[in-house]
Amino acid sequence: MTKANIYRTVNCGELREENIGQEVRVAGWVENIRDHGGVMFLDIRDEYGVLQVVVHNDELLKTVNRECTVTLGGKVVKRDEETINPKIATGFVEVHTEDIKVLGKSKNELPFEVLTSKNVNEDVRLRYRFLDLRNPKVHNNILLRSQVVSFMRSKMNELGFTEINTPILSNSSPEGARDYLVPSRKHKGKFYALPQAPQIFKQLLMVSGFDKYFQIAPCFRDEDARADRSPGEFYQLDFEMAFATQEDVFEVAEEVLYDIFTKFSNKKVSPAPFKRIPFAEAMLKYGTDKPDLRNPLEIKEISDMFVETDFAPFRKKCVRSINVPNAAAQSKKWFKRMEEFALSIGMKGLGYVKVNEDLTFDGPIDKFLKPGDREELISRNGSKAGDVIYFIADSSQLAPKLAGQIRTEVANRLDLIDKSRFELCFIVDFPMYEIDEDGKTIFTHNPFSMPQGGMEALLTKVPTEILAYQYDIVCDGVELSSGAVRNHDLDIMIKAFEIAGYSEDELKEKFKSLYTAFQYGAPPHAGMAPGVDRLLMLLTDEENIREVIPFPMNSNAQDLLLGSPGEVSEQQLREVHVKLR
RNA sequence: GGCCCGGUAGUUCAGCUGGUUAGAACGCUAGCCUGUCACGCUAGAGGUCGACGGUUCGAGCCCGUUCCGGGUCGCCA
Repeated sequence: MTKANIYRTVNCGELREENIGQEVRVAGWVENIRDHGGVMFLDIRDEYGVLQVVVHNDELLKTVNRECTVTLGGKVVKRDEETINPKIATGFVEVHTEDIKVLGKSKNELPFEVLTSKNVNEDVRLRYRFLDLRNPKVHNNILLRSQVVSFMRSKMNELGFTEINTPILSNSSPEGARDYLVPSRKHKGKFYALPQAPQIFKQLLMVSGFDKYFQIAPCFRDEDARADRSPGEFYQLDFEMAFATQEDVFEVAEEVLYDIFTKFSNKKVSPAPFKRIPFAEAMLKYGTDKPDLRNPLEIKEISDMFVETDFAPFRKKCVRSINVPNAAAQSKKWFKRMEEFALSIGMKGLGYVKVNEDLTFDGPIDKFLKPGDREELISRNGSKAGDVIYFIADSSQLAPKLAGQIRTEVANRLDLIDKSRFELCFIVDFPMYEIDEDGKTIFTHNPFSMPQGGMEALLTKVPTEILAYQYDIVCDGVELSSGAVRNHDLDIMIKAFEIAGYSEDELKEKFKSLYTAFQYGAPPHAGMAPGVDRLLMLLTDEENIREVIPFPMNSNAQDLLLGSPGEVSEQQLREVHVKLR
């Protein structure tokens, strides 16, 4: 309910038939003016809706143009049957006014039409973001964001979590993304850094005895943008639990995410427990560690069948197959387009066979198959007559990922993905270490994750075979979050870093705070941090993350409206001991 | 940093094989219109074709350089 004041007694969305006859005052933006000569219609918009206002005296509209703000007083009138507008909530009534006053003038030429701003070049939209945000389609994303954040907060409170703010001016972290640096005035030559995540602080909070922490935390990373990655800053629902296992964290995530997806979307949501898929299985079956489980296609391993083949591109390679049901009827052109796609992602070609009625094959790969191969392929892929089997062969590094891209592309082209549901899963058992191109053993993900099997695994296993209690949440091919059971045991941490080539002194120096804190009784702890922006993208079906951020930077990390990053004065630079060169 | 796509009116776009005065829609201005809701009709204004250089008798179009934007790879523990 609107509180009455000099500008308005009601808002633009609330008038209904029961208000007929009332004298009201409304305020808002002039969305449109329809001048019929003698009678004029104004659409007045505020956050709550649109209201039609009728004016009979054109003198009243001399200074009124589109997108100016006005206040007007008048009577609520029932619309004639044939003039009812069912498209708006206030469409049964209108306000007749003889008293309209401009509160905020607007230039008569707008940089774009508010109601269709989504079709406009993004840099123009961002330059006039305040206008863009008047568009209900854009506006509602931001309102939804507020509701989701508010729901998250109350849900986390309900589950016994304590919201704690951690510093924004912090210290540069030696691993991970590029930091945003802030020069110190009082300490010449030294810098603060904006946190890439509150990781260290939340672990310190665990050592401090806060049992369940959360924060809707801004995170800052100076890396290049993507459609689903905002440059600069983004928000995470960051949480951490003491004396907790991986499953304890999953239960919280399942409850919070399931409730958010069901409450704020009409789509069907996969119920808890979400599937747990080991990393290795995801890479094989889906060719990615962020699989879209709405895609019914599965990748199969068939390398062993082609060790001795005459077909050189398959011989001793990593070979994977994908069975595509009922695709044999696709046109020549369709297969050609798929091959073109394969070439565009760096494949040398894309082999396939069509499965005939008698379970013989047609297609370019058939002539390289040995007796028994056809039966074996049909059995491994679950193929039937009319299906197509695609072959993807490359190094063991590349083939799984290429197969994953083919899987996604085929499903998109054949429209096999059911867009009416959300499929959530946990990817678990990430490897602790991998070998980089120089042959060095490095941490795959988070150096603070607890290795599965603890100290014994570190002492006895080949590093690349050690798994970590490290996990991701994935929804429909979007990585929502990663998290881990943390390594709270200093001895295990020292050993884990040693394997990655760090001495204890280096560990002590790089992660001094945790190294010190863990000497005074750290609880086992675990957590994760689902991304708020990505969550909103999924809920709103937006393909660009900037659609769910009120004032996003463009992909070149600039705010064109405020002009940031901007220059600063010589004086300011001197004070922080910075010299440009 | 690499690759792909784009930049023409305020906005969204078209522009043929290089050829007369660069077009459309929406928006804007003026006029007409008493029931529209994407109102309608008539007329009009509005352009450094991103910039620079080149080829050519002639460039929005071809070539080179460069700037800007979007996507993507690298990057994002």
